[in-house]
Amino acid sequence: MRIGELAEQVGVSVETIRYYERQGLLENPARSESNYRSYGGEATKRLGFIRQCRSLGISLKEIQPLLKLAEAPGAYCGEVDALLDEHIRKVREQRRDLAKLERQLKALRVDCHPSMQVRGCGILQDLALVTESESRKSADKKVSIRP
Amino acid sequence: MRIGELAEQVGVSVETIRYYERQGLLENPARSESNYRSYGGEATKRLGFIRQCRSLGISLKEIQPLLKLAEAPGAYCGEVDALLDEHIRKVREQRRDLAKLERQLKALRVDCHPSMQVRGCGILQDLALVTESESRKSADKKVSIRP
DNA sequence: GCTTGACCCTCAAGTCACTTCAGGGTTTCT
DNA sequence: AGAAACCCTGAAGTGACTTGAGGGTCAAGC
Repeated sequence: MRIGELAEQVGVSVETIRYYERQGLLENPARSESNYRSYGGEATKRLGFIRQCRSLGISLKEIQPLLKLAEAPGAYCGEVDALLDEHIRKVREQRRDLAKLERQLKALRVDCHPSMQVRGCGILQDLALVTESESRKSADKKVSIRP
Repeated sequence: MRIGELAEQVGVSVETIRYYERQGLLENPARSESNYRSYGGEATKRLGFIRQCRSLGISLKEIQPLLKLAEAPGAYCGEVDALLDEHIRKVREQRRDLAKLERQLKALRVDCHPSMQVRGCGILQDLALVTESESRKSADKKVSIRP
């Protein structure tokens, strides 16, 4: 199987496969006479595993040891649990943050003045810029300015 | 005000300020004789605005025109609305994705075999690696179990 | 007067997970 | 035989910063 076929099977770009190889997540495959990469069924599984992990938001760095573990059937798999727990914690946190963010954005959204001019735009005011008159009184500290 | 003070006021690193300057989001500040950046109160506001936007997940590229808009009191602010609407849409989508992700991760998490060995680990099996041929072949390999 | 340490400066490179580009060679179809 | 579709390598680009190297400046304390 050549790289393009593998890519299509797993639903990933050719460049991504080569990238994973460079990163040491996929073994260097056999090569054809014309130096084309040549893969067996193993590669599909390994790449599928990686993609599955990535779709769960697991980083490449975290996938590395998972792959090792997955290939050592007698090993202790508590590490997998731990990694997942930590990951679930992170995802939960992200979700909380995003929920808060959505509330903030929605609160902003209703906040535009009917004039539809920046002058009266509550959004921009809430975002805390729009100089009212405070910049006028900017007491001039004399600092020598470089050319 | 020197860069360190500004950084502390706004709660951002000195490097980040210099980065924003390079990106053209902050104007080149005045310089002291010894070439130190010297900021007035304006900078605090502008930087605060940027940080507020960033905390809402708005990209630097999107902040650029917002800043321009915020400084042109007579302009039409419908663009701000549009940007926010689009952003809210994105955030909602991200939240849906993350919720799904959390369900998947939790489903995985309960799935480890009582032996706590990779051999029987449902998680890794669900992640779809552990080839049968491999498992059989290496069934006799004694793999040390982590404490 | 001299050292120490906390600041400040610039420029360059590193991070993550890819993607894109430049400049080729090979295979397959017509 | 020529074109399209595939493959190769190596390098650079993305975003939003962070880190590092290699310096200069300034106030306080000895």
